[in-house]
Amino acid sequence: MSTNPLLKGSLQTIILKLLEDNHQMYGYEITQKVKEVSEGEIMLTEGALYPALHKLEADGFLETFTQVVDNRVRKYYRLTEQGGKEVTSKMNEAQAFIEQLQTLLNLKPTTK
Amino acid sequence: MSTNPLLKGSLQTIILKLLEDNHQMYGYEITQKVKEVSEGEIMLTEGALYPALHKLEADGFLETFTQVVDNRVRKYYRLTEQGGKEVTSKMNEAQAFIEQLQTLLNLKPTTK
DNA sequence: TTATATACATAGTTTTCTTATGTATATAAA
DNA sequence: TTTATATACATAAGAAAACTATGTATATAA
Repeated sequence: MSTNPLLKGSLQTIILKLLEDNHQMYGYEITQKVKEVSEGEIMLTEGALYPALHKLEADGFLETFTQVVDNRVRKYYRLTEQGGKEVTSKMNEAQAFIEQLQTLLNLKPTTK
Repeated sequence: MSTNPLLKGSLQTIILKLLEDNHQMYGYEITQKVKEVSEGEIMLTEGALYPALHKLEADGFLETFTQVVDNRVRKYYRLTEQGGKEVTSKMNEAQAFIEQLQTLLNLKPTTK
């Protein structure tokens, strides 16, 4: 099982990337998608997800609309224009982060 | 410049790995080594480093001894036996973490 | 004498995540 | 019928990790 600290600061990036690839998603759907893609290893709990979504919305990266399906309310999230730019930025950051970590942990052959 | 959250929870792993590769190091030396290996991108600040070292020592993964060089005290850290096992465990964790992140962010070709 | 480098350390604050809890509906199982 | 599980949202309390700021002290270069 993954040592939580839920992907160590990468949650926002994961959410933004999922929304870039899927155009619109609701919270519960995101938790299931993460579970599916990670083959059950990563359980995105509500206590982590919803505050993160609310923050991204407050920061202007996401916009929302609600829809009722089977008498249950779904709150859909979509990238704003600013959010679209943010995905690119965060993805570059993530790529750089992974490379730095691999270098520091000697998980990559030295380039020189 | 790297968006700090200092390698997002990987600081302990980095320290342990450096100590595995170098047998013994003192705090300041670790900051310089990280700076060097990351080509100046990662500045490990004292506020992050020293508490991390103290915690690793309290957890029984590191042992210390001091030495005076040029009238300045250096506090050297070395892996304990338990620390040696911890490095292996943390490295596996880091490898899994990187793979999960790459999968979730679509930074790797799909395996199926 | 002032700034920078070396070398340690802690305090206060913020961010992020965890666990726990709460509301509510639908459906499958006992 | 009642209970558990799944779907769907949300917040509150607490812990962990990192940041910024500050403090002590010596050596050296400007």
